[in-house]
Order: sequence, then structure tokens, then C-alpha cells
Amino acid sequence: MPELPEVETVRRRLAPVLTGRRFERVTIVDARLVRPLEPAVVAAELEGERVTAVDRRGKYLIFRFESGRSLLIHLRMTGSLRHAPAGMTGGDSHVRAVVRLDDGSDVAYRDVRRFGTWLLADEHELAPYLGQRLGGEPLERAFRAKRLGELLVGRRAPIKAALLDQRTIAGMGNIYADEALWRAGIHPERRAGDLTTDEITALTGAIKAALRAGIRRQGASLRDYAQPDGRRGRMQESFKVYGRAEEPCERCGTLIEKTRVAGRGTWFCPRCQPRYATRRSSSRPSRSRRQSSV
DNA sequence: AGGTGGACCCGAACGC
DNA sequence: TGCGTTCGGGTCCACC
Repeated sequence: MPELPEVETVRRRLAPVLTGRRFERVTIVDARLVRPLEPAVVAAELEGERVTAVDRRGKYLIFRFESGRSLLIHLRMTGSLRHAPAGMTGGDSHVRAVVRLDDGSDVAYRDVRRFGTWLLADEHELAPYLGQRLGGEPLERAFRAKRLGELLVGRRAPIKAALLDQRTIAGMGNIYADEALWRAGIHPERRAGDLTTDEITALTGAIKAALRAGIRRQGASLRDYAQPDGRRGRMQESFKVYGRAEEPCERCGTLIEKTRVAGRGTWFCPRCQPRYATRRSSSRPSRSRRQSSV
């Protein structure tokens, strides 16, 4: 599942091969990709555009064009992009769109479950579109504990749900949310607004560390995700808790448990991530001394 | 207002 | 063996 580290890896691989290239021929096979617009219309609009930059915001990939317009790609769950010599991607029934570049190579978009979207945005549309959906970038220096704390104040949702909310932190998904909570030693069902300042500080660092670990290993290839050259990422080999139910926690040996939080499969270490804070460790004013018992 | 849960998808894993 | 059922997950949206 492409989250920030996977999308960032794709961005880093595509930027050098796309920058300066012109979209010569665009084929959109699956109408879902660009609906409610007509695939042929969008394809025609894209043809002739020249790429000036490949950016990322949250889980969105952004192809910026000379014209000022941008193509906003969201991979959702099973989307992937493949860069290869022209014609190499034929015969794959899951390819939903192909862009022929002016150097004779193809960028093919593949998506088994067809959740992914392509949006061609005008210059003035991009910032409002993203701003409405996304909070800050967790790997930017501006993302500090103070800021995260402000975003969590008063929130009654489980901390995991808050992390999955893209307006809290852009780019976190199910995998890295679990990984970050384990690193910070915070139970996924703790009320977001009840975390102490120390916990928020730990969580801020844990989020950055979990995401950076994912980028360093070129993302996690569980099933469909692969880099544009077809290679798999290796982060799945380094998960601390995600998908590891009944395996020992590497920190304390306790068996990892699986539960469900905010409608998502959730893995955690019951010892490293206690449901109730075992000691008060902060000056952060809390509205009640006890955690509510569920 | 803010949180929750279903819909959208479809291949894989599971159950009988 | 084969069929039907369940699962999962990012985002949007209806609902409470």
C-alpha cells in the first residue's frame, strides 16, 4: 500500500527520467481513472505537455508541466508506475494508462483494484485542492512536537485514527501509523487528546523515524507496490509490528497482538504500548487524571 | 463538529 | 477440487 515512503520512492525514481520530457502520446484505458471526465479528452489535454518537475505532497504524486498545469496522481491501494522502453508493458491486463515520452520510453500506470485517480489540475487549482485535504509534511523541519500537540488537543478519536487523518499529517497510512506508534510506545487506542507532551514528543520523532526507514528501504512491497524499474522495496523485511501477530516484539519479546482500530487492522506490542499510561510524566494539563476505561 | 462506518474495487486467502 | 465468503485498505460521504 503506497504511503508517503512508497510515493516518495516513486517520485525520486521518476524525477530524473521525466523532467524535461514531453508527453507524446497518452492512452487512458480505464475510464474510472479520470472520471467524471472522458478519458480521450484528458489524454488529449496531456499530450504535448512538458514536465518541469516531479513533486510529492502527502500520498499524491505531482507531475508539474511547463504550461503551469499539473497531473495529480494518487495510487490509493494498488496503483504503481512503471518506466520502461516503449511497448514493454503491453499484455498486462492491469495497466490502466500509458504515457509515451519523447525519448521513446513509456510510463505505464498499473492498478489492480482501480481505486487510483489522475487529476489534471490548472495552476490555480492545485494548492486549494491539496490544502483542503492535507495537513503538513511530517518530514519537514516545521513539523515539530508543538505543532502535532496543537493538532491533537481535544481530539477524542484514538491516536491511530488521528494519524490516519491526512489533515493531521499528510502521508501516514496504516502501516507507518502502527510502526510509529510502536516506536513511540503508545497504544493505538489511546485518546489522541490525552497524550502527554512527552508522548507527543516521542511520537513526533517516531513518525519521522518510521517514514525515513521506509524511504531508506525504497518502500514496502507487500503485493503490488514496486519501484518504477520493477524492483521491490525492502521495508516489509523491517516491520516492527505491522503484519507480525504472534511474533515476539524485538524490544521486549512479548508477542505482538492484532486488533482493529478505526476500522483498520492494527498491530502493537501489549507491553511496550500499554493501553493505560503507567505513570504521569508531563506538565501537559490533562482534563482528567485517569484514562477512561473502555 | 467531529468521529465512525459503508462504498468503491478485486485478488488472495480461507472455509466447507 | 471447487465454489462461495471474507478480508483489506485510502478516501469520500452519509450518518449520528
